[in-house]
Amino acid sequence: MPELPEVETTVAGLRSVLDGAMLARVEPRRADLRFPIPVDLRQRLTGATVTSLSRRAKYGLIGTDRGDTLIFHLGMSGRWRIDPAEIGAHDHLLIETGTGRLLSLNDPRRFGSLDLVRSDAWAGYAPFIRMGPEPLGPDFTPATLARALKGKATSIKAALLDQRVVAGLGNIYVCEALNMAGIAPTRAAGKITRPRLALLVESIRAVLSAAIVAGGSTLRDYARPDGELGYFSKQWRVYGREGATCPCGGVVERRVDGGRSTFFCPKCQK
DNA sequence: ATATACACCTGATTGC
DNA sequence: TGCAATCAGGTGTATA
Repeated sequence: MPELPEVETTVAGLRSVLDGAMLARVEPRRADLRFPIPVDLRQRLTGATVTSLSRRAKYGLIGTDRGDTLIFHLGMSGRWRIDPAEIGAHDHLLIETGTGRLLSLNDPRRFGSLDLVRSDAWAGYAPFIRMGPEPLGPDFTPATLARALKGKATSIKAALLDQRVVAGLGNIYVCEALNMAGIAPTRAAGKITRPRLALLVESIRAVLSAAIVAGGSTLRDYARPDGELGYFSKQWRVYGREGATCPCGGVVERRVDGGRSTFFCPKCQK
């Protein structure tokens, strides 16, 4: 379930095990995920100590005292497992710490990625170069969003999924934020009034923050062998709820564009 | 520049 | 019960 909030809580879970830890064993179990895994990844990380864990958009960053940063993306199905009971076909990277903790990057569909960059140059990592602001950061405001959307004829839903406009939103949270803001997903991105953009900014912040809190409340589950997580799904207003009742009393509809489902309420989203 | 389709993969669910 | 079709949280590339 990896959009921004899931990566955020994943990094928080990793931090509890990895922060300050020495990487005693680093074992890639295949040569590629979506892209090739650096061939020198094992050699560069083994014996290093983790000095930082952070997130940019949907990417997690693990920095070491050797000046390297491991960057991971979870794709559609990726997750980290902590102290798994057994290792299976989809455990693609194993990391054992100096204190005997075991981490596994598990990703059945292999849409995720693993890469290694020099820490002083991580901002130049290709996926980050044209990326928009962090939605929970100070650079995401009605003014900056208005600028990013100016003149865009594309739908607001497509625009918010564009990581160059704002970084870290995916299908779920775009649907949720548009519902919260009362904006129809099909509305032309460049034609939304400033007050409504302000409400959209607040809605995006609110839904992401609530999801992070919900993820955070299950953090102890990271220590569970199976690594299952509950996350935010019980709080969805529209996503995955076709035919159900919107908080406004309307009925949630589903439409498909570009092969992806959009859930919305035609009564309160205009 | 932008819009759409498609590609990459496996697994869970749905429908017959 | 079995099996095929459909769907899933992402994003890079090709094609118009």
